[in-house]
Amino acid sequence: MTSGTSRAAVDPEQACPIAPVVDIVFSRWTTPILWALNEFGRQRFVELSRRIATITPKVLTQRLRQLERDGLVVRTYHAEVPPRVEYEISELGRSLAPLFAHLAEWASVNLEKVERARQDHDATERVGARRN
Amino acid sequence: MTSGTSRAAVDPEQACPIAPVVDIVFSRWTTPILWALNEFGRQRFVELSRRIATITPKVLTQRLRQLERDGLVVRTYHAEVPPRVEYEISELGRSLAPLFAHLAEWASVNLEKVERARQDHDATERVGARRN
DNA sequence: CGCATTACTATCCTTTAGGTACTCACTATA
DNA sequence: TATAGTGAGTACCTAAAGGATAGTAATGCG
Repeated sequence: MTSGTSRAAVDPEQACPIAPVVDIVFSRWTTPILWALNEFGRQRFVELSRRIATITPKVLTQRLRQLERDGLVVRTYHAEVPPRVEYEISELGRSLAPLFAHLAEWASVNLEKVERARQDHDATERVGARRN
Repeated sequence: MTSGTSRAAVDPEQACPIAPVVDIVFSRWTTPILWALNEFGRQRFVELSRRIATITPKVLTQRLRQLERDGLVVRTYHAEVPPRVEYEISELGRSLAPLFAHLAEWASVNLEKVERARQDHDATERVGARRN
């Protein structure tokens, strides 16, 4: 298994086949955005920002541009005054729904285990310090 | 669907039920680490860092501590000289395997669509600019 | 004695994210 | 005519996270 001195050094993309898709789908703020667009349908910029609430317009713009470029979101601009821009999830974006469901399923089963692990860890930290 | 003037403003955790699990499982470098531990079994710090190659020791330490705290990884310290520390994936960590497989499956089907979307986007960018 | 080994820290620098204010083009209102 | 308001962002600055490089401790080996 461990190959002794031979270093099988590869870049993260090679070392982990899912790394590229993680970059696309799970970079910061993308899941709340995709979720909102999938759940509540086509929405305007302000609607999205109100729904997600803690995202700033700068970052929302950045993420939407990225999602548009990756083909997960479709942006429609209406040249009115004031301007109206609508975002909706694409078919490609919708194809992530089962994956997200799977993730939600894992969370419903295991999230509390993570919580418990954290509490245990923090507790033994306080008591027994870390003897390295 | 859209509820007019009522703003349903909630924090991202509320707006997107999978946000907490994304923070745990898909924060930077965690997937390559978990993948390596799952594929190649118990490993020492240097083995991991050689396998992932582009990660720096500082960040690898940070992420491993986080994964240990979350109960996804188990750390074993042997007080020898030079020291020997081994990391292995926990049962909870292994429970992510089907999810990762699902992600790999999605990637094998859709990753090239994303690539194509990017190329199309960049091409029309160069030509037609963006009429906002 | 000096070098190698391992599992990290320490320090510095760059990139990314977050906060707040402002613009643009026009329309409705005073 | 002057003013305020609107939606979709930008501009600018600070804070946090990530990355690069070097160093540390304890000991065996040549």
